[in-house]
Amino acid sequence: MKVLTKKTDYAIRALLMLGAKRGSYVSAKAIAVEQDMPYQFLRGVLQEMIRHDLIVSKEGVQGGFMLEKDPDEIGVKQLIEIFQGTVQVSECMFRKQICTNRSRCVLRHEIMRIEQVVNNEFEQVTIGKLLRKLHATNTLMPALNTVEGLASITQ
Amino acid sequence: MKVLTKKTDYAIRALLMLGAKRGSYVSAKAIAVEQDMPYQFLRGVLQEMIRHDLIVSKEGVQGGFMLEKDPDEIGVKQLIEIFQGTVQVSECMFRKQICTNRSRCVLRHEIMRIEQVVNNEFEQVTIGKLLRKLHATNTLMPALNTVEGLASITQ
DNA sequence: TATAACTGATACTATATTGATATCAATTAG
DNA sequence: CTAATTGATATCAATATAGTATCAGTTATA
Repeated sequence: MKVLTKKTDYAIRALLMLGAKRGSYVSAKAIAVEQDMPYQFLRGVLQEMIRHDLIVSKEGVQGGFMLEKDPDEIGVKQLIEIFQGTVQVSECMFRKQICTNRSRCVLRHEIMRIEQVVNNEFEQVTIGKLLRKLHATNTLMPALNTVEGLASITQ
Repeated sequence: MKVLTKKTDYAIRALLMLGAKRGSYVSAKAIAVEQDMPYQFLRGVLQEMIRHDLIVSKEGVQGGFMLEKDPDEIGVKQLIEIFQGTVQVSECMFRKQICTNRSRCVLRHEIMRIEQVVNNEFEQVTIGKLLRKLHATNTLMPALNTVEGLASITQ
């Protein structure tokens, strides 16, 4: 059971790189090389994040992507929802009669509770938090405030 | 993002049926009809559960499957692991340098924590708990202590 | 003892999801 | 003008999920 797919994985790490370089444009190629991600695949991920207003882009030479949204406002939950769809424990757990009278189902209650817990956990982990954790360990590792240093952690 | 696959879904519901009929053998066909599951597919699920010593079987006429293990000892987590593999947030989050010195990785800590939370939640939901919840609501619904009544809830 | 109701084992197919690649047009700094 | 870039989109490969089919062996029971 894989909770995070490659797309979500790449999205998180790309956002961490953009977060470490806020204010300037970073090209897809730079991210792909640094983080060892497939270039075209990453581009698709970045475009999806643009559509969801997480990042902005600039075309042409010296162009690239930039993080504009507050990193604390970007939760891993949102990224999961964008790239993997809403978290649902089982789409088929409640059927037939059950669906017409949901409040009765004892399974449903238990399942919904877990769904809630999982969602909360992922919501609390934001790009901002991850970035701060990276900075906090700065002294323990060389050059974490550079893109190269960051890559040495997140790769 | 689908947390429970059909196999896990069917396994849970089959176990609930077997739990409601403890002591007697229930055939795959009976379960399949009652719970509206594909017969052969369900049989594969049941055989997998035999291999993991969750249930036992008897061949021939009047044969079928029976729950022998304590329902409280069967957690949804175990079922997920059997049918969907170990819960892992991301198989590719930690690579290259990181893998050689895991204690350094700040992402890893956060990810591991969520993995832990998710696992705990699923571990705490046991077949036994679900069965008791079913019985507790007995008075609210007709014939929940019968296989037919159970089916009206879990279908 | 024949037979129908069963499980054991296994091979196969179909569909969906995930991961990745390729191409071409449009934009832009230098 | 040109090389470096994104926008958009089509295609493909690999894997996972869902479901079907078949045949051999077992057993209650008529």
